[in-house]
Amino acid sequence: MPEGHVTHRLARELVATFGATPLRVTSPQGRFAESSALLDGGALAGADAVGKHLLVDFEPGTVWVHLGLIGKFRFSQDFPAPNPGTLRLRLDDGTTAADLRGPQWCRLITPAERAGVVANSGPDPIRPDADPERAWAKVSRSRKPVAALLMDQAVFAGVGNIFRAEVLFRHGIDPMLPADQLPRDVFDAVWADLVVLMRAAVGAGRIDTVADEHTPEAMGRDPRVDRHGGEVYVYRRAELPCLACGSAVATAELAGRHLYWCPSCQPTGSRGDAVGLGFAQVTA
DNA sequence: TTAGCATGCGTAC
DNA sequence: TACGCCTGCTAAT
Repeated sequence: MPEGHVTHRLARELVATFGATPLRVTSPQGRFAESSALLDGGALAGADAVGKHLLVDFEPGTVWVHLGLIGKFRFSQDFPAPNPGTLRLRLDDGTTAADLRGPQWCRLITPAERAGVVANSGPDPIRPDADPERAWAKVSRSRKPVAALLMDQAVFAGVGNIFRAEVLFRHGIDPMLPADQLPRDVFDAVWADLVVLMRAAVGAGRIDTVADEHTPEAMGRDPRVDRHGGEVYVYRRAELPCLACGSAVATAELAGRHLYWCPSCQPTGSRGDAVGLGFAQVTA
């Protein structure tokens, strides 16, 4: 489940769980064994997230984790560890264990390399220090579809396929609209909305994007139609009726990833300043 | 039991 | 643009 809210939540949970307690650091699978041996017995110096990058700091260096599409980092009380053959990294204090499986990257890096990871990332709406002007500079100069820019981690760090689909829907924006045609005030509303949606997801541990009038309770419909834990408008709802207008949700592929949108709420050419659900006035 | 797919990204053509 | 890579859940057999 790796969009930006997951990495931020993990950083928070690692610190809350382990604090300054000495940890056993192992790599039952063996693929991180050399590095884990260097960290074994040490305590966390901290943990932070920048977009989809999770940075777990120890004195000797930082464990740089990227979950990719299928990676998971889970807490448990299971001793010994189940399925050790897939367990890349385990941090444990003897009571609780944090288990990393299937990450795209898990590397021990130096402070200089850590700084590079942070510097190379685009602004992350979850972080208080994010500068949306950096995103606007790229959006306003690109002719690529706005949906492509939203998945570009150098532009909107931490945004993945779910937040992309949902924020475009909430603002009535055509996913294929050339980014340089997005009005400045709509960009501002999109950024502010990402701040709200993504930070809420960090706290909730799931992505919810529907307004009060579109919740299962308000509409008298079955919850969790998307089976992803959160209530969403269009993500993975192809062919199902749009929660706002009833039209069939459309899907297409863009750069190898599925795109979902409502052709009625987000008509071709829509810049999000005339149609949509009125989320343009979102306040951060 | 198996196949297909997934909230991602790097590299090669 | 296509493919490989990590694992686990779900749907199809």
